[in-house]
Amino acid sequence: MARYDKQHKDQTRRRILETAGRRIKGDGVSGSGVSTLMTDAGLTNGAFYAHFTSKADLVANVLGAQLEEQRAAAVELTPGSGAVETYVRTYLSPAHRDVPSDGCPSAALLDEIIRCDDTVRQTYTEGVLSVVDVIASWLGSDDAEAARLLTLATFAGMVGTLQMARAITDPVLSDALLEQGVQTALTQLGIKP
Amino acid sequence: MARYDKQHKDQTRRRILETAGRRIKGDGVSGSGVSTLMTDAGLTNGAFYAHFTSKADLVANVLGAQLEEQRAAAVELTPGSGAVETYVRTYLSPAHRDVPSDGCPSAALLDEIIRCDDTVRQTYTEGVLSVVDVIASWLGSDDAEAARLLTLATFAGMVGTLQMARAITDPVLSDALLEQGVQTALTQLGIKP
DNA sequence: TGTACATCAGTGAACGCGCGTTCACTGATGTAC
DNA sequence: TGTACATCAGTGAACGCGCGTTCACTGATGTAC
Repeated sequence: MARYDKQHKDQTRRRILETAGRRIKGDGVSGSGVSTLMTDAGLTNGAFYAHFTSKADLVANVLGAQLEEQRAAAVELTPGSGAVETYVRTYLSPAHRDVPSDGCPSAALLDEIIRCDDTVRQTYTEGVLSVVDVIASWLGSDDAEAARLLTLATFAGMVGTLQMARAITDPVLSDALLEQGVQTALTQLGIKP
Repeated sequence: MARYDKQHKDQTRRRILETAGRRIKGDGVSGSGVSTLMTDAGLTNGAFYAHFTSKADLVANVLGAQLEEQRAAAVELTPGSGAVETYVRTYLSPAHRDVPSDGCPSAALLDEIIRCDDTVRQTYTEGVLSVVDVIASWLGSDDAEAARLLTLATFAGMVGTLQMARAITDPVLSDALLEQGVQTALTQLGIKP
């Protein structure tokens, strides 16, 4: 029946999602054209619409994939307050700051997401909450609702801090900001650094 | 000599900066074309280059003007911890969340700024620090350097929180996030809500 | 086993459109006499 | 005071370009006989 392995097209799709994820986080949604995106993935522009119905459809899928990857990476950590500290220090590190294309999709794209339609924002909402819930579970709180809210607020603060550290041109101040952000986030979550 | 009042061109320039500020904060830099921007300001596209050398030049000037406006608004508040609380509550309010075009340029544009060239980022850095220094001065700390850093980190956290509140599709959670953000920010700055 | 065929992932040229930018010009205005 | 002039802020058409999207097609492949 099928000319290629049944997994062949799925693999191509995953490859597009992965390379598009890096490009979009690096250059932004509007800085990433469909044609060059496909060239990055080793294909030609025309093949795009065999995989996605539109660029907006790609963006929603990229966001979902990125957030799922972020969630899966968090799940890998051993639960407990040690995981929280590791997560926060890794997130607010110079290494993460310096390579947005390999980093957190929220930090790279949050204010472009705000201007997207409800479908994209819905995908984002579910994805970011699934990441937040993993972190919240490490806190060992009785009140899951409160833990989720506290973690969401802390995570949002970390996103803003990373963005600010990327934006300002003074490298010394940027490093100090990250360190201050670590202290702030850990204190907020009730962890003594 | 001059055909018009010497202030005439300056007034037009200010009008472009103001209308462009609202549009860019609402639709983003790449979502705001030069032609429609000029139409918004009641002019035609060609006049743009009598006022700015390029779109990037406009963006840098818009950012400078927006941040100066934000600084001037902060200076209007009566110094003290009451000013801090007023500032934080106003910043993290549903009203601010719901109208990005009238709001904080950092929250609207921070991750587009990250992708801009050094000139724009330098303008941004100076502008945001001038806002932060006004807020830091309200804290009455002995150590100005530490107060600046603490305030910058708190401000960055507020920016991220506002962005997150704008992005998520659940209005109840969004409201709760803003409220949580207020508590967090005030605690961080050593103020009892 | 070897060959003819049907499938369909991917090709690449083309589309209309809006982008940022340029430029020859217009026409309202303040000044000079 | 009235008129001719010089200035220059603003006009609007045009430019090349890359965007997102469409579509007739190609050609590598698994299947059928």
